[in-house]
Amino acid sequence: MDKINAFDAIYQVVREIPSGRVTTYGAIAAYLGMKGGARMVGWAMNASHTLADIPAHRVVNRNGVLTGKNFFGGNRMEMLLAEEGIRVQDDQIIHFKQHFWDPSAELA
DNA sequence: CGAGTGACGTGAT
DNA sequence: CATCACGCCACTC
Repeated sequence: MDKINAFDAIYQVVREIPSGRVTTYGAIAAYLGMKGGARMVGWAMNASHTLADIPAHRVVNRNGVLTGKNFFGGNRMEMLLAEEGIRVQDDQIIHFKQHFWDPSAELA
């Protein structure tokens, strides 16, 4: 069926994240209407980890903290962000608000 | 079938 | 302002 599952939507949004920009689980959840299901977004990211072309490293919690960096297999997440010009310190993105990319505002 | 867990978020103390 | 506790949705034991 052509029904777009919430999962596909999540992957779609994550793929649309421009380089040097980051978003939050809650932002994606809210964009999909799952405001209270931020956890599910993270769970979807976990599944995306088995897929390809899913820059989940650009998705962080609302605090700008690399909560799932451990799932990337070490500091790969921090490295990727650094390559995009995003400064990370103590597993936290500096000027996170400045790099924040809101799908509801930019993608919508 | 019921309880517990999880890459989170918001509210209350 | 910082910390604790609860709630959401889906999945696993």
